[in-house]
Amino acid sequence: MGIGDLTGDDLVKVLATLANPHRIRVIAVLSKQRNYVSQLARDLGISRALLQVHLRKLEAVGLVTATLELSEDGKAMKYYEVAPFALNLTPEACAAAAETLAPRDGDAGDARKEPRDG
Amino acid sequence: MGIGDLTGDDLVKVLATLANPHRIRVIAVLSKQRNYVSQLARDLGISRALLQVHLRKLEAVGLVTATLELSEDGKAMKYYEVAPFALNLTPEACAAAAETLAPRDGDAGDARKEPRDG
DNA sequence: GCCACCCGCTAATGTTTGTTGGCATGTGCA
DNA sequence: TGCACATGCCAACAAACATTAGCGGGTGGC
Repeated sequence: MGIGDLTGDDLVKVLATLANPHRIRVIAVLSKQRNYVSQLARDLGISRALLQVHLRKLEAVGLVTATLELSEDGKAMKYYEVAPFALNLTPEACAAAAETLAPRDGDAGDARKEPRDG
Repeated sequence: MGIGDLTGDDLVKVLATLANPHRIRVIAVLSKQRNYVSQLARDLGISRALLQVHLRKLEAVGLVTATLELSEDGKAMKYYEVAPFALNLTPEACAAAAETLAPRDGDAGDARKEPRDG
């Protein structure tokens, strides 16, 4: 996944998702070794409920992928792994992303009469 | 500014700051032309109060810089411009950043006894 | 004096996010 | 049957964020 593949709004979502210490740690751990939820929670020292929330957000923006597998003893294990991504974040990339941002609510798309401040 | 120059916590702050449509637009506009607050607010079609909040956050993490200048007719103008930055965001970069993240509150730094869930 | 332009601040709002605790499901094994 | 392990979901709270409205200050020019 490159930065050019994303719309401005998608980029904002991805950045918001990465802007969290827990989720950075999840990416860090998973980038070395795929893992399943409960084990990952133990490794990170956080509760499963909390981890699941973060994993769901990471998955929602495509930064990780999930695979449901059955272990040898028949237990259902949900394995996560990182999706390869490389976002080269520069001012120019932001300018390009801004082009594909959804217009603000109430934006008429015409710059002639801007709202007055004060 | 490269991604290696930042601690994990700083990176999180930078990402959180970029994860906003208004601030992406500010970066986009400023990357083409430095500008002062009131004019920038008109260009973007948002209120000055709102813009100032976002500019302050961008400045706080070093993505933009401010310069106070006097116009020809003696008015104080606060000009902003983007700081050059290039953050190459990859799983490996996240792994490196995670190493320099501040430990969670209550983390004893010992993995022997993890909190039990459920 | 009054108006237009520039700058800043704060209090109050509504919305989103992070986190916890509890409960329900399923498996295999002693 | 009861335990340990795996999964999921939901209600509730606190904290952080985005936004508005209104106040203050300054300059120069008619």
